[in-house]
Amino acid sequence: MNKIDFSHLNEKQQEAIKTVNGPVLVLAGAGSGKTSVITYRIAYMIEKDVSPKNILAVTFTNKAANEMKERISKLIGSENAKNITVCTFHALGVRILREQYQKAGLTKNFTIYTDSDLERVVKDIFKEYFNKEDIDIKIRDILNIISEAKSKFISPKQFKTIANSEFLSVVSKVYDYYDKYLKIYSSVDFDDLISKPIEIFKNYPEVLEYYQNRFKYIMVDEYQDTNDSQFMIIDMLAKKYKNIFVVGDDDQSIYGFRGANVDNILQFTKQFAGTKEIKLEQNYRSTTSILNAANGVIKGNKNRTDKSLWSKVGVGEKILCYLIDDQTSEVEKIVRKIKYLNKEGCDYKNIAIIYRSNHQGTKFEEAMIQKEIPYKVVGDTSFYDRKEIRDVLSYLVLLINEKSEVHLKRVINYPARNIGATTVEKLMQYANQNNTSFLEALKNCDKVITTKKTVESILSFLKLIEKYKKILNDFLSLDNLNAFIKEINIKNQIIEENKDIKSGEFKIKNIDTFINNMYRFTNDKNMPLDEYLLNFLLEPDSNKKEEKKDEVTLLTIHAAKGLEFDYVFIPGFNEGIIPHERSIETGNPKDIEEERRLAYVAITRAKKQLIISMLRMKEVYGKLIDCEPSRFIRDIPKNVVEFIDFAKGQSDISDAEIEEEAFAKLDEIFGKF
DNA sequence: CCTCCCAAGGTTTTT
DNA sequence: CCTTGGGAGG
Repeated sequence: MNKIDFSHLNEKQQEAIKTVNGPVLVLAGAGSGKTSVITYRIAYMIEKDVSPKNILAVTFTNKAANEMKERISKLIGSENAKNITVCTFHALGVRILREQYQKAGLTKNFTIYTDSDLERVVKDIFKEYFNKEDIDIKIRDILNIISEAKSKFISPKQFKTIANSEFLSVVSKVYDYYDKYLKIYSSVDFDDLISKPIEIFKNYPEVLEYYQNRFKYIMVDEYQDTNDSQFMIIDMLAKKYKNIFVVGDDDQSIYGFRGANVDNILQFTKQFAGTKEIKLEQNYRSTTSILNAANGVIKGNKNRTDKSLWSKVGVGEKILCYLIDDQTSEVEKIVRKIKYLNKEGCDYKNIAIIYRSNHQGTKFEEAMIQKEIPYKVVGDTSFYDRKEIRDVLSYLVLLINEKSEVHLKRVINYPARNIGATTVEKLMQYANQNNTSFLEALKNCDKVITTKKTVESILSFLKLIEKYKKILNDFLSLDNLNAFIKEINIKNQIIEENKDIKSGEFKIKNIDTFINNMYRFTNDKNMPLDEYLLNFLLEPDSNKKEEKKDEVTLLTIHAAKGLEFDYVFIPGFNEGIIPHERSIETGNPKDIEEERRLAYVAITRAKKQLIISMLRMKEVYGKLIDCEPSRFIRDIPKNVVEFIDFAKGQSDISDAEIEEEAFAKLDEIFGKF
């Protein structure tokens, strides 16, 4: 391996890279080159003879993990790189549980339940144990509370003692059933992926020590977004050698809704004695105009450590701010600008549209297809949320973990095979009375079900699963997969359902795409079915091919964190969108602070130019309603912005006269600006 | 047990 | 707007 050249990095960065032992906290502002610091630090450690196997680098998103792996490979070669553990917290949890499943009371083939699965579970619990009309409660709220409790290590038992309202005592009961439910079916939720390993570490010190010795050098990216249990697992692992290196920026903490605790980064020096603290304040990414806008916005937050980002990149272009009538017009203007930028020599891959919520993306997607602009949507799982995909997926999960009740129930009578709701109800009762699983009840169905035909249907269903369980675990070939799809008869069912041929064909095509992607993915990595499914449930996006194409990127602010683009569009910069309606509603200033950080993250993604657009009307459930510009626009210094008024529908870009009008209009809206 | 039809409710953000 | 789920009829 060639000696690594660090000379292009600044003094602070080099200091961070070369401090290999002991706790290190790097407070890294947006665009200050923190990813470079992490990757170069790993290269440096390897140069200093640290074994790649002893390095663990934890990131927040799979995209970040993959990108980091790639950058490390480039630096030190793939041979060394492949022995380094670079993954998300959840993927780390899966890895540990795959190795230690018995100690967590799981079977080897445990299943991860995703959100929609868990909603189903809670719905079922309600049906089973509560009177429907009893309480008007949103399933989502319950799941959020349970998840919060889990991330704080509150067991169902403990929860019961602190449940001090009628609502919470209902939640407490649900939590109790929920917990038992997942256990019986050898399933885990996302929180379990962190908390179960912690439990194992607590109960089996020798296991903890094994992992401590394995991961002697730990690095955590985006540390400001860790929650309590994530802190705990890192803390345990780092206890022995104390080689813990964390990087983060409190201004970019945007996962509060998921229990992220900014104190983890703010208190790091106190939690780890002798911490070396390094601040990176030079920004290498954005123009001064963009930085001024970002600084202006983030200054509105009271609760933050004071930082001053600076850059040598130059003043650059002014920020464009479009005033636009509605979303249809917004999409049109932005797409037009993108075409223009491309004509002027900007590659599509250097352009991104970054929005607050996923649904904002769909309109852009349609326009991109229509105008034939290549694009990709990051983190959009809607394909995998499609019914036909989830159905096929359920069948596949059953081949691994046939106990998994949600999946079993989902497909036991789809396509219809004479096992209706009443039958399922009876079997459930049997399972409950005998304190056994739904699967066991199915096996013993002749004890409960009197209709001979139904019993036969159930038994032949079980046989089908058993048959392909053998075949596909044994040899995961495309032919075998297709044979399975054929035998479950799902395609014919879809054709039946969709007599208007078009959408039926579309659904069948989706299934084929899914199966083909899956086959290619497993085949490429030589991956067995069970591993693939865990992977998939953790990261549906990995199923897509990750090709570097010249495409415009569409993504949410959350997904955009850590990324950068020459030209960034932020559509819908309005009250109710960002800050989001839900965050305004609560009346909690903390929620607005998080929205402000989101705006900050979005703005700081831009390198050369930022284009913000504000709507006068937005669409809600198909209806147009008035909407105001985001409060955050006031905090962007006026001298770095050029307003362009499209609100009359006729105007064109960069017309001084219209710009004047735009200012006038904004004055009107804000009173004084 | 299956199927069709209408009403209601739903949108943050992610692993 | 569009998906889901409950209820009635076959």
